[in-house]
Amino acid sequence: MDVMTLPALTSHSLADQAYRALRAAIIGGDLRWGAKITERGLAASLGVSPTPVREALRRLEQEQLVERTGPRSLRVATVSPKARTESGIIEAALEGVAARFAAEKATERQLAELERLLDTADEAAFLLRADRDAGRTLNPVQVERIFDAVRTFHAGVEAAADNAQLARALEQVRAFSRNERLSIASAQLAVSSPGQLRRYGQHREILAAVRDGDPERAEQLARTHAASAAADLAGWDA
Amino acid sequence: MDVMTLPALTSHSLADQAYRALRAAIIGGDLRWGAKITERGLAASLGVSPTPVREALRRLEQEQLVERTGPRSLRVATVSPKARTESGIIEAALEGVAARFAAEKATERQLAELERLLDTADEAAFLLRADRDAGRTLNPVQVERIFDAVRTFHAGVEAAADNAQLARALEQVRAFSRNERLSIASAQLAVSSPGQLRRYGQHREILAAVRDGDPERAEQLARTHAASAAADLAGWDA
DNA sequence: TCTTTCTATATGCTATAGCAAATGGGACGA
DNA sequence: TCGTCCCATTTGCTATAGCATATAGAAAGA
Repeated sequence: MDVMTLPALTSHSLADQAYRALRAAIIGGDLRWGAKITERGLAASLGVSPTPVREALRRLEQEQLVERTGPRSLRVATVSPKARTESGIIEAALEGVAARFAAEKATERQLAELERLLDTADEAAFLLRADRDAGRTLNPVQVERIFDAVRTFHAGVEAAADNAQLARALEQVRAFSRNERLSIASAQLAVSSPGQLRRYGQHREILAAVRDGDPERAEQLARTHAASAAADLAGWDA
Repeated sequence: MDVMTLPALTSHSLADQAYRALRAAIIGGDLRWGAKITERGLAASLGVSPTPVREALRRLEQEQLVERTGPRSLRVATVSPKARTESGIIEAALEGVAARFAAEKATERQLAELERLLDTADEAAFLLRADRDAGRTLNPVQVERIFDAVRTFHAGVEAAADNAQLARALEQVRAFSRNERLSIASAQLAVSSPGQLRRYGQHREILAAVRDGDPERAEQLARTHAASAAADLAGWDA
């Protein structure tokens, strides 16, 4: 038998589903930081027995998305400013490494895709600037569009780096240092804050370095870029 | 009540014990790569029911120390050369970050401890060199001593960096890219291979940069140092 | 000798029951 | 009003049973 499509090894066990659901709920903000959780309570909410929920909680605990307050009590992890700063440092370093290897290994097709994404983002940014200059409220569709394009750009750089372990490490650290709420807020500010605007422009510079095959410069730019974004985020919750 | 000592929150649940035992067995080589494992089998070996073992296996699976070969079968993860190389890249980058922050934040006491460790290692290295020059077999006690000192040195740099997330990320990636067997072999070669000898000398350079408070240089040296070691390890299993 | 088919067994997954211990609120006392 | 003690309830942890399905080896055929 020849392999035509990947076997889709997605285990659909209840434990897996519970894990994904809880993780998404925590990162997405539906389960707020510090919220008390119980195995039986979550099991009832999800409509399953406590066993698979327990398994999911263990995995989340390993990711530090769930923490213990005592021997018999759990809660959604609270992220201290210090922890957020620490994660930001790591994230920046890893993004730098991703850009470095993207510069070494990116294919022409990948480069074209990255360029297309930035064009899309620029287009949305242009429309948003028009909104702002005319005193209109920002079009949420375009806000979402620019946000998605930028996020996909970063994902594309990681993909071009072709390092599965790196992608995995980045996903871990991101889940911890960021949540969707903050990211969306960040995107909404992207067209107004001068600092954010400058940072937005850096995407083009990173891509240029990647395209030129200049790993040193690509790493330097991407790392500074990510560190700056992380520093801003860190300043938001005093 | 005032806090005198930390409460020692070490949960002694069977699931935790099973996790630690299995993790140590995998990293230490007692459970070899690719070995088939079953919940019931391990449970019998450990003398507990399958439930806590299952929990441990899930956590190990999350760390990629255990992998699935099919919907109903597990084995100790096999580490491909590619994965090892990828992890080595990440490890090097993170060790560089650790050295950078150590250079920024290390206390005098920490610097003295790092120096003491390198003195200890040098002492052992001197004795081993004497063994070699005299044609004697290397004294295993001194081999162990130099190995421990170097390992503790790296741990000390991480501690000086004072970044819990970084330490955690490093532990993850190390468990994946390295095992004790290889490390010990590496230490045994430390006094004979020219490349290893040169690398051994880099510890002093890293410490000097840290002591001088030169983050840029410290990061550069530590990263190169770790990358070189990882590259050697990667070449050992064709 | 190699491939395929089939079936008995083994295995992972889920639910449930029960235990020992922590938790939290209320009663009592200062 | 505040702090301490106490007990009923809750909660995490473990063991066990059973189910559906994957697995591996034997048997049959090429």
